[in-house]
Amino acid sequence: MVKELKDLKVVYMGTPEFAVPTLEMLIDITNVVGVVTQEDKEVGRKKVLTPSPVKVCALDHDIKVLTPHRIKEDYQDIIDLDPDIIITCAYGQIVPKELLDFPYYGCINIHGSILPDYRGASPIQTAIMNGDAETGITIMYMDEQMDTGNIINMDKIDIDIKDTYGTLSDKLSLVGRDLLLKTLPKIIADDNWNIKQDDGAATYTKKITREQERLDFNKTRKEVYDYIRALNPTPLANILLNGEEIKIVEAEIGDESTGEVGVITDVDKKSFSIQCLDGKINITKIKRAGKNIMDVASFLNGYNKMNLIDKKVNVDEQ
RNA sequence: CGCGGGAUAGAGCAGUCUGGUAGCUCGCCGGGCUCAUAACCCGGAGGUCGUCGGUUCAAAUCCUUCUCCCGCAA
Repeated sequence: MVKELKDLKVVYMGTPEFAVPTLEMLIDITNVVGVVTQEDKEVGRKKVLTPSPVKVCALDHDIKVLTPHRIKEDYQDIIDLDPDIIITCAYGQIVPKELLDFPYYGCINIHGSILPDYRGASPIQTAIMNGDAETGITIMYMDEQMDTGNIINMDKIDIDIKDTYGTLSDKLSLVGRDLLLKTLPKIIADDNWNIKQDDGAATYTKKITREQERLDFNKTRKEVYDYIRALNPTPLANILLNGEEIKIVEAEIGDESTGEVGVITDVDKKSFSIQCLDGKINITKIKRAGKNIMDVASFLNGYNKMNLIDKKVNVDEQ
């Protein structure tokens, strides 16, 4: 049952911006018969019903969009599309066995890590948080568990010291697209790696919780720095300063030093420094509640410096 | 009507309670000092105080309409 790619009936399942480049590529070279994404959700204070980026892209290309509330039960419409292959990329729900078994070429997933490392919800953030030098994209067959299926293909990229979750996600998004473009013919030809993962070597990631957004200065400068960029541009790491929660947008690794951890040691024109385990982290861009993102130079123009120097951060009731 | 903060010069803020010619820090322009500077000194430009209406002799300030921005929650 070998087909031309342009005849391949694809159902694509994905939700965020990360999944959009791959969808566009598929629309270009295959026959995308349907897109499955998460329901429109109320966003912001006004509760404006907002469609997912993938849905917007699909509608732009006049492709049928399905948004099952619970795909575990509500999958018949997808089977009715009679896909030859289902491709998922950051969809957001577990795909039921009935769907996994249906397409002739199976169900494949694009995952933002080098499996079996970082299975789960936040592989990109975790790679940065851990200070890794490289990460990548894995394309694999899906099975009933999370990110455990056989590996089809893989590509690696370096993580730049300045990469944030945002920039790295953008890069990986394109890597995933390009890798799938190369790999798709091999899937059709049934000539790919198809190798089993080493489950014993697997590591797992979870969604980042609200509590995890508070910076812990009882770590090295590098660890704090990695943490800040792993949470940028969303949800952003934060500190408690004089009773006010301030989000940390950007920072630089400062000089080696010793002193009480969590204390603001220096304030200059463009940054203020907080003592970490082995030195200082220089905060250069922040966001206050109710305000837009501003660089610290601006922040310092309006903030009383006496309320910064020698103050300890992350302590209640100042 | 989920809770809350905000809108004042290019930026960040104060002033609003207690109405009386709009201020601070920075940036910008010009000049000076210096081997030199993001340092220092002198001078200058730049604001319909988010919008509509009201009260008042007088409104950034008090009352009212609307718009926009943001934090939390979802």
